[in-house]
Amino acid sequence: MGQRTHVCGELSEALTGSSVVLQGWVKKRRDLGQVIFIDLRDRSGQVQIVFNGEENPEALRIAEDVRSEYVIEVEGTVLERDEANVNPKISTGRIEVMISAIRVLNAAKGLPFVVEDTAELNEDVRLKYRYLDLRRPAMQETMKLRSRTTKLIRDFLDEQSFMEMETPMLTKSTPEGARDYLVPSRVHHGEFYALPQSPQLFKQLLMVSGFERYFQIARCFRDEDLRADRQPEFTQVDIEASFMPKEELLGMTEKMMQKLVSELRGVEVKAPFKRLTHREAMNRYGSDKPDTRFGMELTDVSDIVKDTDFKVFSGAVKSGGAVKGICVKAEAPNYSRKDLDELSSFAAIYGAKGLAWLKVDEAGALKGPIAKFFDEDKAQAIKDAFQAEPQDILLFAADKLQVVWDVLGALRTKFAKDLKLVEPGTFDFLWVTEFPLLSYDEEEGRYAAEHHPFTRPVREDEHLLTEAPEKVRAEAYDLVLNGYELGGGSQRIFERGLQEDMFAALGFSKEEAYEQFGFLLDAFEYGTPPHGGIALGLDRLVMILADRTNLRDTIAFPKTASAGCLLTNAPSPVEQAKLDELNLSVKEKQSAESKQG
RNA sequence: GGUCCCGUGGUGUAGCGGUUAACAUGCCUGCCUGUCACGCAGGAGAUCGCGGGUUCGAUUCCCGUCGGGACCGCCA
Repeated sequence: MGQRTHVCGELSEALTGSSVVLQGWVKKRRDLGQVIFIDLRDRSGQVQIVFNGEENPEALRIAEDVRSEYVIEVEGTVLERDEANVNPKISTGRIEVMISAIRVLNAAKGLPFVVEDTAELNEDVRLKYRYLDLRRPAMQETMKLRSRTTKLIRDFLDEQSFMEMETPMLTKSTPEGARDYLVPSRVHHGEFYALPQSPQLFKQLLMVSGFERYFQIARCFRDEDLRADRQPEFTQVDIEASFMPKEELLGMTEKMMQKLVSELRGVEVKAPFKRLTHREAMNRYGSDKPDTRFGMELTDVSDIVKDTDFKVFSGAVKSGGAVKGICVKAEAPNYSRKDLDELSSFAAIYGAKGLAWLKVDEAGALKGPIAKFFDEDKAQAIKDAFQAEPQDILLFAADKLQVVWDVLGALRTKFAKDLKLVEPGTFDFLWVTEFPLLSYDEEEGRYAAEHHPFTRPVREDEHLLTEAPEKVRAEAYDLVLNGYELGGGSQRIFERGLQEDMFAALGFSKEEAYEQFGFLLDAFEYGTPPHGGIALGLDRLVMILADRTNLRDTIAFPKTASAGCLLTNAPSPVEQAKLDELNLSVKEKQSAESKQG
């Protein structure tokens, strides 16, 4: 003993009669007195091992004291089970191992929960004992899936002549984008590194350096508030290529996605993927990451309702907004007046002042509190616009365009979830293109980059950069999968002049631009190839491939919604001496009152 | 920064202005030679997250706080 000869999952009838040594965890012990069964588990799977008091009383005696999750080593003989004793539920169910010797390698005290998928656990318990949570089969499977995903990606990109390269984690804080995680410098008094929000600048510089095709499975950090699909540190498949036109890059990305979905889920997805312009995505789905696995597209009825007596509708159109709606097919009998009225509070989350609704009754007539505002012609026009049929529900948002999009976009996904409109196991990829290059930031009083400041404008829009910045379309593309933003990329600016124009449009003075990004501007003057790239969210990709809805389930050691780690209790205060060494002092927490003052 | 939900034996839940705080599972002890969600019998295990208030009395109602979750803002 001391060296295992096999792993549990590989045992089969083919090994009948063989002597084996196994090491693993006690999943479950069933003690029948003179015979004890143990389900022994290792990473490969599980197998039933048997202790028999007649054949080997000494081993049985030790097995009596074994408990769940003990790590043991056993030696025994593989036996085929009698037909009556076969367990079809496990892959090794046709055999068992009759044990001649057992050694306890490490005992286990009572666990906070059973290591099984059936255990329903609260998130805080799982995260505190993450090392045990990760023992559970579903988590083991997800981590294996993640490992296979990165392996496939590495192999694919390697075949495409991409080089895997690393970029710094201690880097420079930049003004655009998310909040940085800062790292104080001990050597440079009062100065800080920032952890990278992405390797953006470095990968572009690698293009200047002539590596032509780079990739990295890169950790990125953003100090912003979290969501179910957002963690403060996450992993991107970061790709950049020179001399590769946009179409070639998109096509290659599609191939990679096809391969992943095919190999990991056995599903063949069609390429080329659908494409929507940003404008079209917003108009049809109210989202720049639309889930197109179901219909319920937005319908614009502004023209029909603009001169009706219903002031909410006519007023919205007059003040430059819009009235749009969605049609929920055949659900009228299942939603009471109260149910529909309550959707207003859902709409309010997205800034709507209310949510209007109509039902189409059996006879095809519009019913509901606002039906009286529409004469026969208008009612017919509304029904025609939605192609509404009896028993359909029509829901309307009337507001500024952005609010209308947000409300109806959110309602679409809510109904899809509530009514289970989406068939599980489908992979709906699409590209969203022609994003605006810039958007006006009301708070900051300036334009901000929609993607990032290095994104190329569409050539025929370049001249608008100074006169009408909001009209400039970007040479950018987002990859959307099942309503999640999987990633995004762009063709980059590689000329100093254009990059300077871009910084100017963002409100940087020449000096500020040079202070922040001088190294990039300089680099562009030493022979820079045209280049572009894409970054894909690995955690989200794995999440969708694993049929999960929570990013934490795809990360071995994730953070809570408040960016803490319940396992290590990070973040935590540090000793004064460490602060002193870094020349840092911590301010007292402001009380609510002194904040107001 | 904001809104909402949750916090009760190890775990997951139920519950209620006055209870012996319930159920399942896990755990412990005993019995059992074919179990595989083993079975049977017995047992231990809960300051009802923390602080304050209302009340004769609070696990229950209110406020605050801490922790977890979802979402809005935010996230180029």
